[in-house]
Amino acid sequence: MLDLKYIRENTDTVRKMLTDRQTEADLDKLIDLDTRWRENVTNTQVLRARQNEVSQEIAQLKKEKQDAMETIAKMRDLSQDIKERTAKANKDKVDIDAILLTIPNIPEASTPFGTGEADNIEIKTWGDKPSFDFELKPHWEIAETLDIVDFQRGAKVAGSNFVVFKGLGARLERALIQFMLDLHTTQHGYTEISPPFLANRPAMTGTGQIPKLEADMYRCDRDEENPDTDLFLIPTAEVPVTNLFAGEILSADDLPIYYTAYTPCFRREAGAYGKDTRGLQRIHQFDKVEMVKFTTPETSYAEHETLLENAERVLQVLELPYRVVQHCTVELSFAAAKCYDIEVWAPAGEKFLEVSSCSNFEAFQARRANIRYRPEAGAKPEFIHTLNASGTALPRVVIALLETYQNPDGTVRVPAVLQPYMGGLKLIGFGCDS
RNA sequence: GGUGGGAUGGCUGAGUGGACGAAAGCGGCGGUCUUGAAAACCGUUGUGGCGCAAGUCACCGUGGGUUCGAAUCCUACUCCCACCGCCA
Repeated sequence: MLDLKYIRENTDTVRKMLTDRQTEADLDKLIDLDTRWRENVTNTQVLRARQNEVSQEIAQLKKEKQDAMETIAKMRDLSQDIKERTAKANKDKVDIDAILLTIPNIPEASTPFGTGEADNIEIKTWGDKPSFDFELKPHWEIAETLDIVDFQRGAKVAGSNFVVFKGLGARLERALIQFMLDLHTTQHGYTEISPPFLANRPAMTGTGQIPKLEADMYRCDRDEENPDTDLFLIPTAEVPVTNLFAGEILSADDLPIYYTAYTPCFRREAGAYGKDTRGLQRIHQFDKVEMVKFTTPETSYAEHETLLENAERVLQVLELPYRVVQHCTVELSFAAAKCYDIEVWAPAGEKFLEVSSCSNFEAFQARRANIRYRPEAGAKPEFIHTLNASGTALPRVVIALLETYQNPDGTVRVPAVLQPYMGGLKLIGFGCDS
């Protein structure tokens, strides 16, 4: 979230941001509440000071064995008054915080203004789109023919848009996970994390999924009395990994911290029904390797660029052409200040598919999750900056692999870098399931 | 699932309703001493809110309550530890 003080002093900037993002938030109410709250706090404080003072006097009287009944009686009204004012202030503060949680991050200066996907800016392209001298099959057809993905039975056990990877399909998933984790840990300096696949409400709020995207998540273990103990299936490893340091004060020597994690991701895709539902493009459960960085404010934008490089490297090594686009204002996700998408080329569908979102959240998540660091010993704690990028989401990489490396006979070549992870296998053919 | 114990500053750990934002120790920082370091000694050292500031207020797991006054009493909850049962 944004700093309340910042909003107070830069209300116009915040208002413009909301317009640019085409988002609604109750900014006027926030300002009103804030004004009232501060006035109330200031007044109550004076009364409290008086109360503390007299309490000392009472203690003194008692110590001297004098009668304090009269003084105590006088304090009763004051005490009640303070209680009522405090209750009102607390209520306003709760309302203020609730609104604060709905205000998105301010886009970083380089973010282009835009009103739709078309206004995203293509930053670069890598690799040449391959050409073929035979008719390409879409990935779902290849997968079904090779019997490596079962689209029907996934729906039977869980529901539509759940899939089952089978035989070499399952092996391919495992190989990709292993390959990506190895790449990031041995080449890019990340520490591997295997986090919980469920996260509670405060964690979901910390990274910004709640309140805005609550309906997009699977919730289990609901407890009306204790909402903080509600558990959600994670929509991304970003949630448990970023929240690892929630409420902590790190030392400057600890930073930057680079973590990478494989997790399945669960998304209800509420409101996305009927959109790209064929095949592996939009499924409710998918595998992903994520990278998360914790940095100082000074270095976060340099770290953002290397983070992007680390994610790009996955596709480069797999020799899959891609492009990088920068989000425009309206496409930028709630918590992000700046975001690049990496989109892999899917030749059969002749389109680019998003396989990684590479975001700098600046202090937005850190402020929500209260993650701070001490710039130097004895200095005041400051919020750190958090960043993350998929490195990468698997199903769409599988789409690109199947479509790019398909042969006319329906078999699929295994990219060189994955062969060691596939037991030396060079070709996904028919009738071999290991 | 059952029983018992616990939650206090960066860490360990005291704390009888008014002396407690909190003992003591460790650690950190600054200094004295030293060619340098160690040791020793001295000093200093939590977080946040409101306020231009002086200052002031809050915070002892979280939320309620009792009281003129709560780290301390009551209550609900959360988490942690130990043992028993069950289980991958």
